[in-house]
Amino acid sequence: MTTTEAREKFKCFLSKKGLRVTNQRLAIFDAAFAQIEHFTAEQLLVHARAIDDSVSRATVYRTLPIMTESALLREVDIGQSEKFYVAASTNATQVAQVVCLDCNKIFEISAPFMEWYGSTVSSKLGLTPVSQRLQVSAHCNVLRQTGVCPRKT
Amino acid sequence: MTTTEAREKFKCFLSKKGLRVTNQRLAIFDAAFAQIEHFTAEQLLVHARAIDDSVSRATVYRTLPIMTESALLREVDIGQSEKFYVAASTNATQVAQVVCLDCNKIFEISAPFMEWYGSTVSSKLGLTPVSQRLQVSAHCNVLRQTGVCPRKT
DNA sequence: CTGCCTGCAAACTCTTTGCACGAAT
DNA sequence: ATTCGTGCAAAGAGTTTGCAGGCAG
Repeated sequence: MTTTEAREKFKCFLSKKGLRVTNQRLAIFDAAFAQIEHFTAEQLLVHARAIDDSVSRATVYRTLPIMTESALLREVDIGQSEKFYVAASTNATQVAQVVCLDCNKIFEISAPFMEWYGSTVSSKLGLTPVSQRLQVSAHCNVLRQTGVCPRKT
Repeated sequence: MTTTEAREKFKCFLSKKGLRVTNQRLAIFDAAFAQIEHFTAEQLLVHARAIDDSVSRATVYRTLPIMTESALLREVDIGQSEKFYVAASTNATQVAQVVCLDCNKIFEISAPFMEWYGSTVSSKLGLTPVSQRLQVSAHCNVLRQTGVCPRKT
């Protein structure tokens, strides 16, 4: 799915839900889909304001759940204080995260077996799985050996 | 490991680290190990105060990392606002959590393959895994069919 | 026009911290 | 006698919400 297609899908989603297509919501969408990496609400606010400086923090926080619900964004919680988000256009739904504790980068890796695991384990408990998440926290080998992280921005 | 053994281990850990064995820390330990299920800092405070009413919230928050570091407690972050903790006496280290979205109960299940997965995936990225977590969110079948969750406390 | 959306700022939740007193070693 | 530990309350971070005015449909 291209960004343009995603933008249409977003507008469509808003209309169907009886929500209004506002400049602020579109600015937030555009800012989100211009990000290369995972971003926080605060980072999104900065970028959205660069597009439309009337965007407020409150609207960012109010729009993030809408975009998550419409499956255009994925919420990634790595157990830090802040939540992260990514545009869902590029990745599959069944992904695991590898978080580098040195450079704080989040790598995403397809993990199709996760779904199988979720169903297997849940059914034993009489539950129906809704979502899975698998996260690995790790240290950077290169940093340990050379003192410099090659991925550090 | 029995609770009594764990208590000794805790005292021992404190001494070795040059930390003091105080009544408050012991009360917090006892409260933690009296819990059947996962608990929050706030719940622990209530129970610890029942043992020693001089225990303060601050001390609970200061003691939890110590108990986690000493491997007597495991921290379980299920992406909600509060963190949960469990006495580590009964479970293995490689566990996955299944969280019921209806009754909010946390089930823990041994998942030995997680470690293998972590190393495999990390080494491809030039990283050394530190920890893994696998979580499944699920809905209760019985609740959906009968309207009542059999596990609801 | 109607009512959802918005920005602002205050409120909220969970957790951390500075300080002076108190207790463990 | 020293220090470290403590309770208290305030601060802090991230997020949510009440309100009065604004703009989409």
